[in-house]
Amino acid sequence: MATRDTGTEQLIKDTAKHIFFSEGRLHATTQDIADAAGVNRTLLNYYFRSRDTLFEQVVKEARDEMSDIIDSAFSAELPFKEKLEKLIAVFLDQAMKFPYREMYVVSEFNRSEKVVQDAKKTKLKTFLNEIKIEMESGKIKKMDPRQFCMNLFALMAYPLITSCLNKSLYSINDVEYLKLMKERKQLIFDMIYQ
Amino acid sequence: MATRDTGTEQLIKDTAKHIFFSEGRLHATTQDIADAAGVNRTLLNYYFRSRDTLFEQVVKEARDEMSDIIDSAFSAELPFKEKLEKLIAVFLDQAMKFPYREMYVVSEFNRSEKVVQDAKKTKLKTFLNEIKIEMESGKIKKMDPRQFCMNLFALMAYPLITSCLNKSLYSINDVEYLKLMKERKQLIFDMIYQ
DNA sequence: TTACTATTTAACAAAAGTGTTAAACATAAT
DNA sequence: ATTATGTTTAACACTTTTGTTAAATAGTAA
Repeated sequence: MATRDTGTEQLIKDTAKHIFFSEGRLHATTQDIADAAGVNRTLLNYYFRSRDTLFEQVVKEARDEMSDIIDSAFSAELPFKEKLEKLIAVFLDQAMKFPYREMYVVSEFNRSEKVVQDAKKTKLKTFLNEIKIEMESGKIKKMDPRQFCMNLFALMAYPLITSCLNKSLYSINDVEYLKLMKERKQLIFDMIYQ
Repeated sequence: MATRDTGTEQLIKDTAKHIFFSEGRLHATTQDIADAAGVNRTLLNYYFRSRDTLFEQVVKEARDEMSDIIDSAFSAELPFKEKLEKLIAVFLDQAMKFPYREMYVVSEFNRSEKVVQDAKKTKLKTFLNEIKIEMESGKIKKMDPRQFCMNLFALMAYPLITSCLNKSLYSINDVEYLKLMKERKQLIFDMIYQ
């Protein structure tokens, strides 16, 4: 049977993503999502059969989106320095849009005993090798390349995960916080690359 | 009425903390906690009246414990360098024990619109000032002291939050990961202090 | 117009989790 | 030995959330 695409299925997913990944409301119910999308709750079951299915789809897509971003930066045909700058810029832009997305993916990863695909690992290894080379040429402080990678992602992701707390701690508003986060693109690069 | 202390109330709290903060099982039910503690579920209601009460107590204690650790490092009568080393050592030790605790506190902070006490803010400001002085004396790369602080906590907390993912990504076991985390004490210090 | 698809409504069933109660049992303190 | 407290058991009520169904309505395409 031919199905008309009214975009509602996508709307539901996008709304769920927004609630989960932008607002960080991890415990939102199907009713919450339906309300936010402006549709009837029954429609969620109509399109996704169950909450779990919707949830899985959304998390899988989130994981893929993040994966794509990182992979495309990892595999870019660029000198290491530019590659690094690109990665930071793209990752931070995404993380500003969906500050809780990574946390979500990570916590789902914990629950489900998922394994990272070999293809990803290979790409990561290539990146780790490039880091090693850069270290040998003195462009990066010498250390375990894995530590370098952890540092990089820590510096990028953490301040966005904790944005709410930080805003309160430093008594700053959204606009100012956004400014701080934008400044971090250069700052992170300067911290890890000489 | 005189009450005998059998330690069971504490056992329940400790078990809850372990499940939440060490295992990262954010959605554990009262039954899960009772089972893990080896007691009857009814006892949770007996001691804490409701799940929420238990939950609040545990999160409040977690927040206080973290607060104490950070405050005691912030307020230590030590030169800045040693203060920093102490903070890193103590924070990482704690974070290794309870890798998800901070995440929990942060996500509860998001939900509850909690405000940071002024006393905390004052201590933080003092620390930020010390950072500024250290920057002026050239011991720390010049930047917004708040950025420095965010960097510091990012480098400390993030790799533990993502330990499960990292272990899979880098194909390493618990022992090796622990070794990496211990190495980070020196590594973080070296990254942010010259 | 007809037919088909999308969406809503309402009502209900089923499941999961939580809170309560009363009775029984265990055990340490007096 | 008695008493008070800690703990278990079982049963049940309540709430929240989810999943299902059938019928009604709206809208679009043929």
